[in-house]
Amino acid sequence: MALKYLEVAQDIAKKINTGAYTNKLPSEGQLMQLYGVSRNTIRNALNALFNQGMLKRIQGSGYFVNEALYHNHDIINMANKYGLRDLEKDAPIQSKTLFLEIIPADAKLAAHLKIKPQSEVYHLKRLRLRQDELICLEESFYRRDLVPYLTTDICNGSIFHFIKEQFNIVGHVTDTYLSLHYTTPAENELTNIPVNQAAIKVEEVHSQKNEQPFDYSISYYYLPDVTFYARTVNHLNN
Amino acid sequence: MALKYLEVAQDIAKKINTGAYTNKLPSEGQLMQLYGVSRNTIRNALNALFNQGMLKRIQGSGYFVNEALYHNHDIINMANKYGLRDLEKDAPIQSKTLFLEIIPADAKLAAHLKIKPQSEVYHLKRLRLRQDELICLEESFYRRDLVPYLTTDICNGSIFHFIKEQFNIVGHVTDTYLSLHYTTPAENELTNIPVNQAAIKVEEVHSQKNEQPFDYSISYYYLPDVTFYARTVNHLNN
DNA sequence: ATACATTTGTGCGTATGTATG
DNA sequence: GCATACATACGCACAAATGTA
Repeated sequence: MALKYLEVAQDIAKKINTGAYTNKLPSEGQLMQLYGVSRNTIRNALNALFNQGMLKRIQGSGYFVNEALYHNHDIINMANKYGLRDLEKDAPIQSKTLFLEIIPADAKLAAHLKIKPQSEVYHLKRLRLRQDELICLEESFYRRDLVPYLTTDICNGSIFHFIKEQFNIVGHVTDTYLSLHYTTPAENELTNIPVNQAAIKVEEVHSQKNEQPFDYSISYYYLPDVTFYARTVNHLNN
Repeated sequence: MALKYLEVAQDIAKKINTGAYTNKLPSEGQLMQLYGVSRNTIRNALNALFNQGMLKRIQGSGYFVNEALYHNHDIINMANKYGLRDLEKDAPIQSKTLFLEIIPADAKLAAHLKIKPQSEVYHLKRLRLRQDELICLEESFYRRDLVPYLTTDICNGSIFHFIKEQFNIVGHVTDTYLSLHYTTPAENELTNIPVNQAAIKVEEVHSQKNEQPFDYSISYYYLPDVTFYARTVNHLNN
């Protein structure tokens, strides 16, 4: 289970993040030699990075690091914000769990998670902080049939890391819904943000490779200048 | 210049949009037979649709239409909102051009469009309306070296359609930046939206296949419940 | 302006692995 | 256990865009 294209992709990603590649990448041919794999495998790896917006590519010229992501530190790349990784460039994001409980899913939640209504889910709320600055308030729901065990301590760390190690649950696709939101009195109690202040609401459904969802979450971003970035490619216009 | 995978992709997209495919698609093998092309070509086509969030796929099972997009009519799919296509499901979007002028690019704009400062650009503002309801105010800038000719009449229609037919400029990649915004007095004069009301600001840079940008735009969405949707896939978590 | 080498894009074939039903 | 369907990986050839001499 050592997928070649993944090893290549992860290695290239590391070299980009550590600054080994800052602009132009080696050509496909050079990468084939470097990793000793076929061109298909190289292109598979590069596609994975390209589709995350990490790379640009120009026919006849080559592959380049997408620098749009590396200018502003309050930019969130929607394609790989796996646990707010991008905001963490300077300082790590800390989580403060407000509560954790087990509840039956209502109809809407059950639809999001593709489970029967009344099925048990973990329900929790966390504050996400960076150096004592509030980044967002997050309310999330985890399917208990997939995540049978959670504690407040675990939620103060990385839930995604925990469920991968313990239950082999790996997030593969994310459906993100972004909209405008005004803070409620309930939020005010948890965050001290004034009631009726504008914020960005981010709803996410995280699913595994087989499209089975394991988590539904709603996050409210209060930072006035937080920016969400997405790079999309459309072949169909031709 | 008749790319097979594109013809296949466009045909499948049409079948999805017209309701010929509502859930499960034919298997890769069946599509190979149907279109008389190789498996690579079929997978190329399906990848293009998959990366736009139009399809889901499950190993061992098949390809499926992503129904998340077809529930809510005020949802904008960030991956293919080429001219607000998605919002148009019920009624077409109309454009009302407020003004059109030629100006020299300032430093920030020049950086976005990868041109020298002081290069000429078209500068225009439009209201985007759906049945007299204001969807957004759009301010946009087009490189005049690529788009030498524009009129108010053209801008009242589809600019993208016009520049494709006239100048062979085809949008391929879009960099989107999404953030919170409060209406200004200047906006109030153009839209009658109260000053200091929250809105969603969408900045976009549209580029051609060779990464050459031709358009930078800023749109302010005032609809209270407009939602932006993105589906992202991350292989690197494995 | 032309020719040429380089680099990515498209398309074909084949084989084997893994998930699903 | 079995058939089906998608996932990965190898190979090859030629087209199209780019950069350079």
